[in-house]
Amino acid sequence: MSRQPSKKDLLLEAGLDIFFEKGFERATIDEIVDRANCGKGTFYRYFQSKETLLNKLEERFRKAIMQELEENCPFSLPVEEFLLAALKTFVRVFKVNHRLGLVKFAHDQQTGIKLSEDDKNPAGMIYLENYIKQSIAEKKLRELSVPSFKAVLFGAVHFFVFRDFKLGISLSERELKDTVDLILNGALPS
Amino acid sequence: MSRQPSKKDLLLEAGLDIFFEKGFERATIDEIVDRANCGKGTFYRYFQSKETLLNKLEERFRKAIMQELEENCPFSLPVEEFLLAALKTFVRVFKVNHRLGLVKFAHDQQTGIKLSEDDKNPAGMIYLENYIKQSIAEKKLRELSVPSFKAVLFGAVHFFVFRDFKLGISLSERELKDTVDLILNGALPS
Amino acid sequence: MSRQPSKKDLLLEAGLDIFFEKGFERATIDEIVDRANCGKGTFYRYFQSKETLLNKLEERFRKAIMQELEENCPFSLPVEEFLLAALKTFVRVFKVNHRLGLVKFAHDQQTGIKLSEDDKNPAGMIYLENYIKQSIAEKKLRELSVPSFKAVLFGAVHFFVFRDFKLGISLSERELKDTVDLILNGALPS
Amino acid sequence: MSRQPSKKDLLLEAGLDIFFEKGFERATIDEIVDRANCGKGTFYRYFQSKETLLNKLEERFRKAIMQELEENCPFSLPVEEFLLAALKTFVRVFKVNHRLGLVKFAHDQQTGIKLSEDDKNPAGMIYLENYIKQSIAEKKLRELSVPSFKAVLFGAVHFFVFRDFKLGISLSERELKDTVDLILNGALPS
DNA sequence: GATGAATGAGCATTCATTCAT
DNA sequence: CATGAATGAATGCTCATTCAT
Repeated sequence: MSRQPSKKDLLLEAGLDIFFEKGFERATIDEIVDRANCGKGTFYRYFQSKETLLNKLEERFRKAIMQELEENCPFSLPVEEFLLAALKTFVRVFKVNHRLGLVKFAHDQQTGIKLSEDDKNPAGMIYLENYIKQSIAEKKLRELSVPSFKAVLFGAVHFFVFRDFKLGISLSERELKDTVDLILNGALPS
Repeated sequence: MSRQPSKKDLLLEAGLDIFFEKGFERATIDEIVDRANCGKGTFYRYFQSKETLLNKLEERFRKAIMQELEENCPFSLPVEEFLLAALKTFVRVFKVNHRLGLVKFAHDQQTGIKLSEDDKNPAGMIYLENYIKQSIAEKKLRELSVPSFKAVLFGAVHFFVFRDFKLGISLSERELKDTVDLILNGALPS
Repeated sequence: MSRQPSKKDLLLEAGLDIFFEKGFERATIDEIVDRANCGKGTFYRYFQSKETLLNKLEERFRKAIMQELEENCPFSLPVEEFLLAALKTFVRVFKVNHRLGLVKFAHDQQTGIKLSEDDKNPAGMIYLENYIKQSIAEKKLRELSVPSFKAVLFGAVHFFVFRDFKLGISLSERELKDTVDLILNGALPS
Repeated sequence: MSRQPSKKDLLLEAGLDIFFEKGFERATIDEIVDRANCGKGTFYRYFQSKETLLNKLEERFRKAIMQELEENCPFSLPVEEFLLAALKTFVRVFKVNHRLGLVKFAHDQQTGIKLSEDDKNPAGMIYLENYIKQSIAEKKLRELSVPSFKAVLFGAVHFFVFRDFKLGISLSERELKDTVDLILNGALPS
């Protein structure tokens, strides 16, 4: 009953793998089609260019992260639980997909691509921003400048994702808890 | 009295510029030597390869950041002042040098270069870690897992540097203060 | 009552159009089948290869020109009228079909295809040659070498066809008359 | 003492050969550089693209033909001698260079390149046109429309060049004389 | 030291043709 | 009959690197 993956999907997967392993520039179409077990012509049947493949991958990523956030982090949760869930979700999704995120990031870097509105509000950032604003309005969070909240939250996520990726050290429950504790209650001894 | 910059220095500067503008892969030796106003042979007199140039640039960056930290963030400062100074210093140095940092980061990505010990402890990270450990020992900071501190601090730095770079929004004094306030005193209303 | 053109005819027409617009090499099967509104498989049902299509087109052209000549230029006409009619017919037929002629010419060029007997005696050339020989025998034309006659006659045709095609200037009645006058009576003042 | 031909010249010659043998589209850079005994990079050092090489070749051709005409066909010659010399010169130069002319012609065809002013007045055409106009003014030629003169003259040239190229039949002295005789005195028996 | 001509491996992309449905 | 997904050989072009002057 289970369909075989279409050539297009195989190419998408292979592209992600290879892009991640070697970066966009160093990834070759030859290698991608080899891994996807298809001919080079097939690649160009589905994607106009190497860049197109990257963009399609990004689209998928955007959708995935929003879906996860909505499922796991309802605004209705108490602050602490929301942050725990949000950090966890971001770290998990990014961990699964960071490969793409990093590839895209590096590529934008290199091509000097101008940011689209989508890029200015990277997947999930808006969701988090809305939560922060609402929570401040409801006095659940202190009235500090919003970017400060985003900085520590997103920053922490990236730190852990990056550490995982570069050093192979996963985020532990302890660290997750401590980080949320630190953000909510501060670093100073009470 | 002031010497003309040596060919080597011109190449180093040109390399940084072009690497940043187009990324490592897309930067061409031709463009670098053009901008440095010298012949292609000269490039290879001073640098074994394109990669060598990148590495030399990185070395310079490492030294710069350590020097800045030692000058501006003595451990003797009170916690709040230390954090303000540290965030400021990191943001400033990275802002000036992030170009290189980003290039290096993207390049490592692409080449799958294994992390050296230096990379595992990126410039300044160790300095900050030592401060945190010492401060915890002195009861100036709460006894939370060290990575949590590093995550919010480094994370915030990267968030602001990145925002500056991508969106052209500088870190304001207000945001800096709020961020340190948030980290020290927590996000929850007292 | 009028049948829809068959797929084969649609392909023939589409091929002529595209060959003419972009040349044989640059014409793609994809574009041809698109214009003919049919699938790529259908193309190969009717034509063994791209080259086959070109050859079929050429055959059609050969037949067209002979038919026109026989209809419009009976040997029985007086010399002047024959030449007027012949020049006119050639220019007209070539103008309508030169597209093909030029494509074929260019293609032969490129493939270094050896001339078939047909090519050595291009459509109509033989017809004209026979007329010249007969007219010389009948003393209606001076006894000069036959190629000289063919050169000025065919040459003039090509000049005008080419001018029409390249510069969009049509052959005027005046020019046609003058050309025949020049060929028959010479360029020198009497 | 004789200089070796420069790589650039070798490429120019090789390009002409291969373009001629196989046409522009079918000529490959690989083959050109092989024949010129140099690396592919060298090709691109001297020519931006395959098309550039073709254009450079054309430039050379233009210059060659004008120089030959000026040397061999002074306006001061008597009409008959001028025409003999002009036909001869054109046929010779084209014969030597027709390869290029044909290649260029076919290529323009295929790319639908718009005619530049140069193309509208192909090498030598203007020279001949000026001669005709002046001779008509001086009553040395009949007052017929100029294109008629150009048609028979240029047409004859192309006929003979083409015949030589396609069938390997050279223009004989007899044919040359007869052609000029025909053009000057007409085809009709006196 | 300094130069830049020469090189060729490497890569993205195209397109005629096949064949299973 | 008709289709169009799949293929891969072929090709233009790039660019890091070498080396003779």
